[in-house]
Amino acid sequence: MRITNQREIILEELKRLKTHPTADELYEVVKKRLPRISIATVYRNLERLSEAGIIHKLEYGGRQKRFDGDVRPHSHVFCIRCGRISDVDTVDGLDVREMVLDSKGFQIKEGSLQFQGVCPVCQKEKQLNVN
Amino acid sequence: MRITNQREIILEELKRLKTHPTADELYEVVKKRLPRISIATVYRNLERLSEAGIIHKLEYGGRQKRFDGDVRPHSHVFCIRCGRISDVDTVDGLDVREMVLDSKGFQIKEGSLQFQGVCPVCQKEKQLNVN
DNA sequence: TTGTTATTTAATAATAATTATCAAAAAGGA
DNA sequence: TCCTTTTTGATAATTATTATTAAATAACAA
Repeated sequence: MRITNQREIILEELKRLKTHPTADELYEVVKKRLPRISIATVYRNLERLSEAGIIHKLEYGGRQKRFDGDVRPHSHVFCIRCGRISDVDTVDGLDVREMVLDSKGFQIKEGSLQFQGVCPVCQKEKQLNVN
Repeated sequence: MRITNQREIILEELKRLKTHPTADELYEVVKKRLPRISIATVYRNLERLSEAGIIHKLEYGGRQKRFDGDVRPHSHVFCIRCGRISDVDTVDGLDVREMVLDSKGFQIKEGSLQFQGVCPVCQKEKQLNVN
């Protein structure tokens, strides 16, 4: 895979953000450095980079996919209201693959803990609506 | 929520299937019993039923959402090739929420183990492609 | 039962996110 | 330099899902 300017900056900005952005959120950020970049380039490169294992594509709740520049094994929560994703700190030295008794014939590559909940922003919104 | 014939049969068939079907897969099955049902009815009811907590909407890999008639806490694997989902048997008495050290302000509702891998069907296809 | 009202349905249009297409531009060599 | 391959930007196409709406159905009071 060739290291183009677009590719490099997409990766750089994704790694810098800790927000697990969607493709269009990342597009908005990258556009500040490359004003002429196309959204298709962002999609295309996020796909290539995740195929190569350089980044992770996250496909939890919400309609849009999100991306993570941190490929070390770790857990996520996603907000059932807005789809926002955050890292979650869990107990150390956890290899969830050891907890499998029967994988039903699947060849397991990766495993993680996954949580669903309500993010701080949506918690506040809920309170406001009640008043 | 009213118990209409369509709603009842959608739920019945989903509970019967252990394949975590997509909306259109379930539509094909339900159509055998209700030949005049609309795909929109299937989508609408799957949404209503999952809002009510009667079924679960699964949003792992792949572009399509999948549905599960079994709402008891359990783990899933999904196939990174085809998106197929299967239940995974894991060690008993596991409450993954106890493993959280810092939820980053999220109010956690549910947690589960999630695995990614290659399903038996895709494993075979891979072997064939090599020959 | 009949009439009234609210809910649900089927059909289909609309939307939103993503993917495909393709000519032009850029990147690597030979 | 020239040639070949890859990538890009612009935009069309696709796909899954959601919204709309008139008609059908259900619930229930009179």
